Parts: sequence; C-alpha cells; structure tokens
Amino acid sequence: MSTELQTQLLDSKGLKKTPIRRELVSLFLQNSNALSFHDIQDGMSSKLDKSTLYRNLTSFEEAGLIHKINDHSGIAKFALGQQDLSDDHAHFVCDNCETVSCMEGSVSIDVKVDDKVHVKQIQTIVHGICGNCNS
Amino acid sequence: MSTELQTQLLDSKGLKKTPIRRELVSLFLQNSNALSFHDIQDGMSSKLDKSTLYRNLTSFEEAGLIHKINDHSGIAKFALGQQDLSDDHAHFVCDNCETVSCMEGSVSIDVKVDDKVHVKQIQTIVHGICGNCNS
DNA sequence: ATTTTAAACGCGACTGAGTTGCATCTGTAA
DNA sequence: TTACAGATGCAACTCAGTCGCGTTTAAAAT
Repeated sequence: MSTELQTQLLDSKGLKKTPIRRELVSLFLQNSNALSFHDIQDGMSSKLDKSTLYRNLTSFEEAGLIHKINDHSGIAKFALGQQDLSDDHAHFVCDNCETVSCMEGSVSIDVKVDDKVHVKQIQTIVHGICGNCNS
Repeated sequence: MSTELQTQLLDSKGLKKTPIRRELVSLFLQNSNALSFHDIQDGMSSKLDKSTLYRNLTSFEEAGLIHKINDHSGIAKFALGQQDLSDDHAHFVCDNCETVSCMEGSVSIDVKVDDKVHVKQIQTIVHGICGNCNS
C-alpha cells in the first residue's frame, strides 16, 4: 500500500525505521527537486536537531537511498537515487531560481584519458534557465 | 619575455598588477592541477591574509582569468581558465589523492530537455584514479 | 616628479555549513 | 521483556568564506 512506500525503501536498504526517517523519506518522495539542508529542516513537521538530520542524510547516502549534489553554490543538495536514473545522470541547476533537479538520459565524454587513468564515475551539472522561469 | 607572462595575463584582463597578484598568477602558471585555498596560501612566499587571497581569487574569477571547481568535497578549488580548453571542459578528480585537474576534450549530453528549458553551460566532474596513483 | 584617488591590503570580527562528544532514548532482535 | 546497537538532542566546536574599516599602494592625472 502507498503509505508503506517509505517503509519498503528503508527496509530495502537495511535502515532502521524511526518516525524521523519515515518522514524524511516521505519528504524526498514528495519532491522531484533536490533539497538543501534548510529545505529539509523546513519541510519536516517539527523542528529537528541539525546533527540528527545530517547524520540521517549521511546514513541515507551511504546506503544509496539518496545522493548528494555539489553545485557552484558550495551548499550541498540531496535527492533520491532513483532506479530509473543511471548512476551517472546529469543534474540541472536553474541559474535564476537555483532549483536543482535530476535529468533523465546519458552523458558521454570525449576526452583524452591517459592509459593509466581509471574512470569510475561521471557527474555532470547542466546550468541554464528552467521551464518555470522561462515563461 | 617569460618573466613577464604574469604581467601580460593581468594586463589582458584589466587587473591591477600588485606583487601579490603577480605571485598568485605565477603560482597558477606553475601548477597544472586545481588549487585549494590552502594550496594557494601555502604556495605563496609569505603568509598572506585570507581575505586578501579570497578577494583576489574572486576578482580573478570575475575577470575570467581563473575558474572555480566545486567537487564532492565541498571545498572550492581554482584553476587557470586556459584558452585551449573549452568553457565546458571536464574536470578529473582522483578519488585517491584528491588531485583535481582539467581535461581536454568535449562533453556531450543526451538528455531529455523541455522546450522551455534553456541550457547555458555544462560542467562535468569525472571521478576515478589518476595515473600517478594507478602505478 | 608630485599629487590624487580608486582599489588593494591586513586585521579582526562575524556568519553559516557541517562535525563531534556525550548522555538519553528507542527500534529491533533475542 | 530484556538487552543493546544505533538514533536522537544538546552544546560546543571546526573550518570555509565574508564583511567592515582603517591603512597602504598602483597607476593615472597634473
């Protein structure tokens, strides 16, 4: 049932199901955009301690439930790691409203790489103006 | 003459040529890798005030002499913006020694983009193990 | 050469993100 | 139901980066 989606996600990653974690997962499920720490703190029903939130975000990230995005602002944002998006998916940053969202599709690079260099992951940030701001 | 390359670079960007700025440009010219604030502070011949350095880095960035790179560490790194590299060039981050360097070549994306979305710039960070560490 | 002035410098105080140590509480498994 | 690892909250802390302000200096004007 739909109210149990958070439970399924936490279970699937072997994470303990506390009330805070359930609400935190719900918050991510409700938002397609990446969330800053303050978006998260403001989005929870009660004001929670920041170390609790940061520790949960770290646990979620280590478990692969969410991923961290570092854009040019220097402030980390977090978004659900979705199965239908590749590991190397791109992120879109609106230079006007500063919204960050994940992009479907693939990124390919055509760069000179030395033989000894081992490429493991590609992270791409696409800057521009989002549909909302461009109206 | 070669000792005047810093002067040329500062002149070409309309930046005032102070002793600190000359040495700062020299430091960037000597390093192919991107430099963190502490790399820079340690690389200068005398210990300089951090606000002076930060303000110079900001001026250099605004003038297009250098560019800022935000990798997963959350700590900004700076590198010369070189003419032979495209604006949208990729950065390589070694997950072992944490060195950051610019990559020649181009990045292309194949992602779904809404009609209203206007893409302005693509920034890519390639993670892996560098040649030095992979020996 | 001297004066002028906008901009660079240094100092110190500050902000804000993120971390850590520790005592208490709670989810879960035995 | 109990036991315990791990989650929570609080407070103190670290560290990157910024800002205000008084002083100095590069470079243009005289």
